[in-house]
Amino acid sequence: MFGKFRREAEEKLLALAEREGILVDPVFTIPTVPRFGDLSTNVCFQLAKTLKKQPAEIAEMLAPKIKPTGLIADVQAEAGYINFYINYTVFVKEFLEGIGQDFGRGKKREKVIVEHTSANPDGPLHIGHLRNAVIGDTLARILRFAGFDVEVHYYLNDMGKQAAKVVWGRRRYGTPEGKADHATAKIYIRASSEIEEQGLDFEVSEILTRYEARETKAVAEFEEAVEYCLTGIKQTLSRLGIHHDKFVWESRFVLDGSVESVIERLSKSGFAKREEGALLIDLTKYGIEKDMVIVRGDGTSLYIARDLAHHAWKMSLGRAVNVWGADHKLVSMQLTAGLDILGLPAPEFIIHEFISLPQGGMSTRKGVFISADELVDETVEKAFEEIELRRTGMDETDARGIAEDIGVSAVRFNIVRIAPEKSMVFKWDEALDFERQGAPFVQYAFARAKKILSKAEGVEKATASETLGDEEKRLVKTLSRFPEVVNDAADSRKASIMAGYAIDLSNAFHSFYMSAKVLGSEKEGFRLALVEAFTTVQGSVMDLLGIKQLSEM
RNA sequence: GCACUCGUAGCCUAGCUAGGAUAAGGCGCCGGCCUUCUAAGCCGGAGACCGGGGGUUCAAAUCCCCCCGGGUGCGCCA
Repeated sequence: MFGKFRREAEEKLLALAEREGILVDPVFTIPTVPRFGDLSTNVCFQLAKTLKKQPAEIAEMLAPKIKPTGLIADVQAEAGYINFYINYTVFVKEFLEGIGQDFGRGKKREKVIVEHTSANPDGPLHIGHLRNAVIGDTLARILRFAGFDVEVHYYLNDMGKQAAKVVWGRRRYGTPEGKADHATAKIYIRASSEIEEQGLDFEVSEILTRYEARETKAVAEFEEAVEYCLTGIKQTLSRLGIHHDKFVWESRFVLDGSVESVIERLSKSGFAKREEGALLIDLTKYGIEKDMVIVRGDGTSLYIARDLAHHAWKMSLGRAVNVWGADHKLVSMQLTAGLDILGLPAPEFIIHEFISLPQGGMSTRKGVFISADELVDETVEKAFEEIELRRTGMDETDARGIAEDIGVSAVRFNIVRIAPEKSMVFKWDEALDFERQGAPFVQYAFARAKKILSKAEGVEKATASETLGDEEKRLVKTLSRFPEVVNDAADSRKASIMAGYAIDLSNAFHSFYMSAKVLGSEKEGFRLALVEAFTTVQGSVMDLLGIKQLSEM
């Protein structure tokens, strides 16, 4: 509905420009101050030069010539801007009559593969991996809602030194007790340090070579080790509402010969060169100084070669979006260049910066990290304490359940609200401080609305109201923006946009809620319809962010 | 050293792709609001030379150049 208002304003402006014989390329913005209307354009500034007049003068001349009809109540000139005001009487009726469960959902669009998480199976997800997973999952949800046919992949590096070290360690000390991924980390950490101390790298290489050669015993060992660790990782993801459609094993591309074929094609590309038996690809043409090494001196392939084969396959399925950590920036450029040489399209990359600890970076191998499980556990515990503080006498089982839903949501929200390109320093007191405008703020608005609906039995809803209060206008306007926000977030691949909108919408509802009573008021039916529209949109927003819906908290 | 990226009140962030109205929020601080749908809320206040310096423009947080600071990476690791 807001989009329609925008289109009406745009059409009127363009029609006027045509009548006046002037050229405009209108850009509309939503003013931060309500006084300046609901939509504003600065075309008069652009026209000032060609018309040789002051912007204010042009605005004064143009604004009165636009007849306010339809969703437009008024058009005003103000300091060189032309401001459009919504006709809320018309707007709200059309909006409330048109809204349904699918409000904001996009039409069917093409297939897109979203790859995220893809952590090595050598331990539990830490908070850095979690950032990747949450950004990726939220993006996948948004793209799906926007109409894309989304398939989510986890690329599993089962051919790396890390996996081999875990296999080596399992042979030597078996498997310790505890959650599978954490147990795997214990093996990995111990194995890493012993291998280094005793200089046993050759044993790891040998294990890896046997796996590449598909020796039955090695294959069984690798698969068992990887699957085992993965069960733990999947538990963590599942608790956060994150799931992958496919787990794509790196080894598969060696096995099916596609790595070999990619290497073959690249070696004949004219970008290839040999150095001491190794195969290097010169990427200076792509602005990358460093050669890309795809085959070692001993003839074995490197990670990037296998990832090229992986993407050659993936890009045949549809378009792709990869959520990768900042340590993979160079690889993403090499991959793009490599695929181009092969004549293939490249995936898009969402690169997120790292989360570090106050004392420095995290490392699974060194055992220096905060696991996602630990963060979720602590956050849920904090939520439980908050409930006990606020809701004395609540049944403990109920409180535990609500705390779980709040904690998990808070973890997701605190990650997704921050733009991926910002590096973060993790601090416990900040992570556990439920900021006023965080997930609980969003959940609380939803719970308040739900409570009203549950008490509204027998109340007739009304879609129309002659006059609206400021808070009602703000709520309607914010609600009506949802479809544009979905498109914005989907097209720009910015999940954080949805988080910002969740805050705006919750804020608008809380203000509305405090400004006037719904049940028993003179506008009961109308306000009830607004509340219901709010729960519809807020429900969708929460689904997109993976925030749990509570009817009580 | 080179490449990419970030730098907005004491702290955390939005705005930067498509330059325009007094730079928008939160935490913290100060002051109000619970006999009425849950105060994890609402309303108000103080607090910013948008890292620094140049440039382009009628107009720069936003575009360009240089510098400073944080992060990430830099051929046979993944």
